[in-house]
Amino acid sequence: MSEPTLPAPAVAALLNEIGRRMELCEESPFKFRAYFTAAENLLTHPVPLAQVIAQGKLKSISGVGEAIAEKIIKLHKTGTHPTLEYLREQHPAGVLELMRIPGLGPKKAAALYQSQKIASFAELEAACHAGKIAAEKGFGAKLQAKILESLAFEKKNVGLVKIDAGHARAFAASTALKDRHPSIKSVIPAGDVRRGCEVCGPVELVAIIDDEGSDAPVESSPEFRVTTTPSQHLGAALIFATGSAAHVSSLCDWAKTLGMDLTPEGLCRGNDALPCETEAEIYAALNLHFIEPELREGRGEIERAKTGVWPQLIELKDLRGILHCHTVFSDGSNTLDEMAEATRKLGQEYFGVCDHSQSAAYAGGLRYEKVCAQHAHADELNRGYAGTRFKIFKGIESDILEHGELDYTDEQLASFDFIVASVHSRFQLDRKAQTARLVNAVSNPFTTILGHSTGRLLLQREPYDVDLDAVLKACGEHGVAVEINADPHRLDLDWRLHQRALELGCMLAINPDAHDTTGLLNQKWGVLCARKGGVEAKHVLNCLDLAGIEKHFERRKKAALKQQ
DNA sequence: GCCGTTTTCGGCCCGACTGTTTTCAGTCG
Repeated sequence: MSEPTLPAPAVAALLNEIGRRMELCEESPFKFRAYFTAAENLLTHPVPLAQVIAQGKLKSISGVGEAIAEKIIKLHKTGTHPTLEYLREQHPAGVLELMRIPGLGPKKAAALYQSQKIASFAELEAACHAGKIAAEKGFGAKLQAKILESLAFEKKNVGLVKIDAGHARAFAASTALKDRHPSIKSVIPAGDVRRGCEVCGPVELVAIIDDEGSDAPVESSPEFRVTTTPSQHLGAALIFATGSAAHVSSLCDWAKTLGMDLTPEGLCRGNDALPCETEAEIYAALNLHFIEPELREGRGEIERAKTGVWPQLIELKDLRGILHCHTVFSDGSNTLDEMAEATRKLGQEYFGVCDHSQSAAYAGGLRYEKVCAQHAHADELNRGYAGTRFKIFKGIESDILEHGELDYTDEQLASFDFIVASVHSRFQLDRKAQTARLVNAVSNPFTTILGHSTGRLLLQREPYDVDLDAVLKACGEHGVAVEINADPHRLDLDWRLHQRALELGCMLAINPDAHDTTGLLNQKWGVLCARKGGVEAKHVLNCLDLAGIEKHFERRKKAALKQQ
């Protein structure tokens, strides 16, 4: 029997750990960055790791040289490496955790461990309350207060994971549950996952058992809740396990007003059980339009479902093209050719490249000469696509500068097919200045789409302070589409604001913000988020077909040139 | 630590902000 080996993602995670621990040990930035680069390239390498190693081709992966290749082989085979073990002896794992707190980088985290042996959030919090952080050299009262604020944010988010991890966790748990209990016919993930929530709490599963008691009882835990049900009660069990609590409570109230009782066992009138096996049958028996799981948030959906006026929620298959993606021209990992081809293979009709603009120096933002080179390359690729139903659109993710200016001259802006304008800096501006900045940016006639409009990073960073209503209003007035950034870290614009954006006359655009070909699959999270917002295909810019979007871009550009 | 060479070592991702200092280190995007 062969030894168990680690797959590429696990090895990449360990390379990242080596890099981060080297940072703590104040190794050369170039040295630890080499580990991050190698990890990233290993992750996106198309050939399985075991095969690359067997063929002796590790060093053909960019960023992998002699030293890192040796480490990859050992990590793959044994799960560890003497260098990693040595680094682990220098700092406990908790010190790495400290670096999640904004304002605590490797130097400061290492300093706190060195002088006060702080290696956990609890110890950090205690030290803050005792005033010991403010007193530390290089720290101060402001930083101490900021750390306490971040610790409160972390506490609030304990046990929550982002949508992609939530789904992975729920589906893995489903499989494990089925394997352990042969009497289970099938398992359906419910709870936050089924409602498409942007962050998910404990795993909720519904297991269908028609032959209860034939094997060990199914156990739940605080992180992992299982409802077992015979298939004739599946609908009710699913409704209760899916939630939300507010939705279920209102639904039960509504049932009562109709003289019925809704329980996890089903719907009944007095002592008579009503024949409702599925969710659809239950909603129908309650005289309601079927309410999709994503809409079950207790935000008036039951009242609306009584009226029969109901949205035709967008589906993944409604998307016709992909906009806002990065390539190796800036900070992406795949070439324009690879990204476009992967998009075409997903059945899409167009690909809008949007690398970073020149001010985003940290992300390899494009000086205009490089933009021209990319345009020439896109033109060449488009000649290859001539006669097919596929096209590359030349876009840019333009940084929004301090007062809302875009990052190129008007003449240069006019050379793009479309422009996504996004904030990547100056998050601390006050509300008035930030609002004016964003309104100014979307008032620029060259702006086509407002990118990740609040700058939030789920479970990591709060949105910046801005009067979003004023910004959305300006987007509506100027015909600028508002992005639903489909990256699971962002999912920004928040679904709670989708209807408001639509009321104000905005189009939406579901954009993956992909930095490699795998990132194109982010679209499914964006669609889930849009469904939660009650969005229909007709509201979404990239549900336009190739001819439609081409016309849209051309019309806007013509208007922009006219305004000059 | 990797890469690409002028093939054996120099360059690699940089500019701005923040809070700490009292001229700048550390962090961030």
